[in-house]
Amino acid sequence: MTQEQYSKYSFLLDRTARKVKQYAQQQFKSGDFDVTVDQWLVLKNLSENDVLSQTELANLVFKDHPTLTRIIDLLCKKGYVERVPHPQDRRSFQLHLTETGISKVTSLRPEIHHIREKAWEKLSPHDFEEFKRILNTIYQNLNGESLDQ
Amino acid sequence: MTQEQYSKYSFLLDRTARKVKQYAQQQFKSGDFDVTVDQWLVLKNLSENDVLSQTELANLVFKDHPTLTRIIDLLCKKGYVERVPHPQDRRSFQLHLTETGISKVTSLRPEIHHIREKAWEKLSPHDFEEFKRILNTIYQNLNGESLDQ
DNA sequence: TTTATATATTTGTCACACTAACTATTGGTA
DNA sequence: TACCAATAGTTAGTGTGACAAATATATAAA
Repeated sequence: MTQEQYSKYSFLLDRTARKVKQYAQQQFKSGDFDVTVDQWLVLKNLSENDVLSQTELANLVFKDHPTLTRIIDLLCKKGYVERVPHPQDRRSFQLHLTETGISKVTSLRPEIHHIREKAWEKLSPHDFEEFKRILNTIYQNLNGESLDQ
Repeated sequence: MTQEQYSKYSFLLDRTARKVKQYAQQQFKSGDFDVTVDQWLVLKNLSENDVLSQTELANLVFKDHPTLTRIIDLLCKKGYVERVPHPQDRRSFQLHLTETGISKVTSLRPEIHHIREKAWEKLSPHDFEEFKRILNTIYQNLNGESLDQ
């Protein structure tokens, strides 16, 4: 394999990741989901963890703090999330879903699973496992010291 | 395989694509390359095609037209690319690298191949082929009618 | 020739990624 | 007590991505 070919993966990876996000976003839009793909990821993680600080949530979804601040801002504006001051630590917030947020997650979850499946037509469960293995290996190769997940 | 597991790929794909871009961008920065990862992709494609219109280039790099307009703006400001009015069609430009742009590509190309290889530690040539196959299949599954590449 | 349609590019808006710098607060230590 | 490093979160600046709409020009149809 030549050097030249080795560089191709980054192009295909970026192109496919963008397509996956774009496809999902279009489906979200045509279904009037009222959230973006990234906002959904945050809502989903909040629904699976009763209370989280922004730092804990940032580590779960692998987004940086400024990005998460803005996503939380938007989700608060939409009424799906609330920032509650931490009782002991005045620097931090406890994030939790509102009632509206909980029912939003409940109603969207099955629809989103359906959207996500579309990408796997013509691919096998074995492909799925190999794909996850390779993605995780690449991630760890580039992630310096911390070999999380 | 449950529905839940099937949704995981989109998270891993997005996370890994961001890591790949972030890692490359850090290396670009510490090497004072003076371009971003996306700007490099554009320069590279221009270097492999003598003259291109913005539309032709956009199709090559799979970026939409507004995004490409802005990247070209930046590359022109940096002196790597020139927009030359098309002799017959006054709507379009012929893009080409300047002398500075050509030498920039020549000097960066080997360094960037080196950076790109890092992701493939602990992975085999077979993994590489499987990875490309799966990425392309996903892309085509979500790409509606046009099954390019 | 006039009209309609298609093409090439730009502009504007919103969302996200990354960096750096900043505020406020906490907790340890001298 | 006073200091100082670490932590939680925000703000600002730049680049990119998606989408819609606008502008200018070209080309085909009536």
